[in-house]
Amino acid sequence: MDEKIKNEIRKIALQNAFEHEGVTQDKIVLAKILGLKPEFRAKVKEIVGDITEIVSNVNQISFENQKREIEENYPEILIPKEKIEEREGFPPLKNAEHGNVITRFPPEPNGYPHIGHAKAAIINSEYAKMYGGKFILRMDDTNPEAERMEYHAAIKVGLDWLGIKFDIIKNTSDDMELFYEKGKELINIGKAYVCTCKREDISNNRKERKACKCSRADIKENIKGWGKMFDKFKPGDAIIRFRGDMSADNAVMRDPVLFRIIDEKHYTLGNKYRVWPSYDFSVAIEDSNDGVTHAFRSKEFELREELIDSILDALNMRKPYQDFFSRLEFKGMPISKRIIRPLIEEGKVSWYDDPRLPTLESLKRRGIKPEAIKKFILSLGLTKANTLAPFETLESFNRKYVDAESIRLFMVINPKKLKIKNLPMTDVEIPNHPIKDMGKRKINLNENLFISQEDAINIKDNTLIKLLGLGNVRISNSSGELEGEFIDTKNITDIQKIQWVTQKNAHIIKILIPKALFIGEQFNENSLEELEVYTEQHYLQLKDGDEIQFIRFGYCRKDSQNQAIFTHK
RNA sequence: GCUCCUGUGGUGUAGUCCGGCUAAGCAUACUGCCCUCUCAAGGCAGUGAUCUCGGGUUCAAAUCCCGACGGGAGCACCA
Repeated sequence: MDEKIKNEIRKIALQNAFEHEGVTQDKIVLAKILGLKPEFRAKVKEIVGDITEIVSNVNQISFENQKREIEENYPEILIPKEKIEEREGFPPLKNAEHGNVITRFPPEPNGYPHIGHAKAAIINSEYAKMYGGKFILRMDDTNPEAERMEYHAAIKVGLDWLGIKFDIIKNTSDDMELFYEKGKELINIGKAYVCTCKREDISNNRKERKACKCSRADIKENIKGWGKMFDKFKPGDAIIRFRGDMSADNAVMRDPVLFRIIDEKHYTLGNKYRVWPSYDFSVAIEDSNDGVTHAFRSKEFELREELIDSILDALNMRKPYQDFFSRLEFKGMPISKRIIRPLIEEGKVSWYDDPRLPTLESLKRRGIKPEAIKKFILSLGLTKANTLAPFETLESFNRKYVDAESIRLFMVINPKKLKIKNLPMTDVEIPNHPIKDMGKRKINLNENLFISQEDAINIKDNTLIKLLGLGNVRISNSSGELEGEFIDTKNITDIQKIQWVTQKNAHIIKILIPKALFIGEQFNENSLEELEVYTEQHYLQLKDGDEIQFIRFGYCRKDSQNQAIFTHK
């Protein structure tokens, strides 16, 4: 037995030494042994001595001899270790059975969807997919003052663009009768009561952890009060409260609101109801009733977990597993309506699809692909650590998608005239993509071209330059108006490669370059750079929304016949 | 103020629940080389983290315990 252990130790010591330039350490060998053979954990003290001895012995042997010994005695450890496969997607779920997972995405139709919605939707949808389960879209529309059809529609369009599919689509407000039923039940069992205190008093009592007189009313009175919610009471007169725990450390447990009266027309139900459930109550009931097994929400809801569990416990209803993730925001890109609305009102930002914003509509307009968003969000993981995500990473994912399908076009900034003598051709065909077969475009030209100032500046008399797609040109005059002579079309490396457009058919467009909207707390007055450039006629034949790579400039999305938006480098 | 969450390279994360089989993995950024009629994409290689700090438990701690400090959130008749 001793010999067996010693042999094992020697093998691991040699392997480790071999992997680390002939030197190993006893604590690492010990750790490996114990990891490999957990049965030795009980007798650590016995093998420590052996390890020290063997390790020092192995360290004294030359690297060549170590290698020879391995080859003779333990050839198996020379086989390179297989790389541990990177886990695809999110970590596995607790208490999840394949085929029995139901997740949901519950947006409120009170604004345009943004990258934060995308994160919530993608996380929940991915888990349903991973476990062959179902995914629910539930419009969380229980505040008639805030919801609008416009937003409802925008959310659907956004999700559709992202390519997210749902098995069930519903509205929280579909279940109003169920909420009433469960609300009544809570009153009947004494777990809810009608409170007619003033808002301010309720808030103060919460702070002081004091129960109010309403909470002492008996069940009969509460049943009567519940009835009055539907007719006698006016908005603000009374609310239904959950009997939580006024002394709880978690402030949301201090008898939170279950129902309130809102006499406002609901965007789909009109004036049918006026007693509306609060968020906590409706999600609790809905998630349980919809069969949701796993509910992922962003971190600001973390304290609600206890409340939701406790409402469901009171009603003897099944509880979903809840988990949380950090909010997704980009540096300098506000996500909240509270900040964006005034910018729109002041005209500092054009609309919710302004390319500087993180709304889905903006991201799309800017040329970000849904696949890239999905990959990016997957790469962020399920962390709860608060982060400002790097837009740069999103761009990098996006570049890979966009590169494959972007037509390459020539474009000139600050045009300088260049006249070419002895140009042998009047037409030239240029491939639309360097690798992929995306066809060619024909450019009709004469001796008069434009090149960029930036390129022109490096040109001296007698320089040989390559006009991309055209051929080599020797510059004969570099002062004043540039002149050159066509030489040939030979391939020469180590030569300045320059793009060009024709003078007669140059098409002028504006490129919008979005930058960070805010620098720190400060609005960035230069957040939208506008660049006037000359590009090819062919631009006019592209569809709005097509992605283009302006050679040596970057990727842009065609916004209209005379405007493109810079996607990224 | 009270309560909760959180802290791993320049950046974003994996690993933390169940301490050892990872002298910390991946992506992104950066650097170099290869490819190339683009400063893109692709291929290869490389730099870069004593895992916020201080104690403790243990043969062994990024991982468990205690404390400090930094960041965020909640304390609505919004969701």
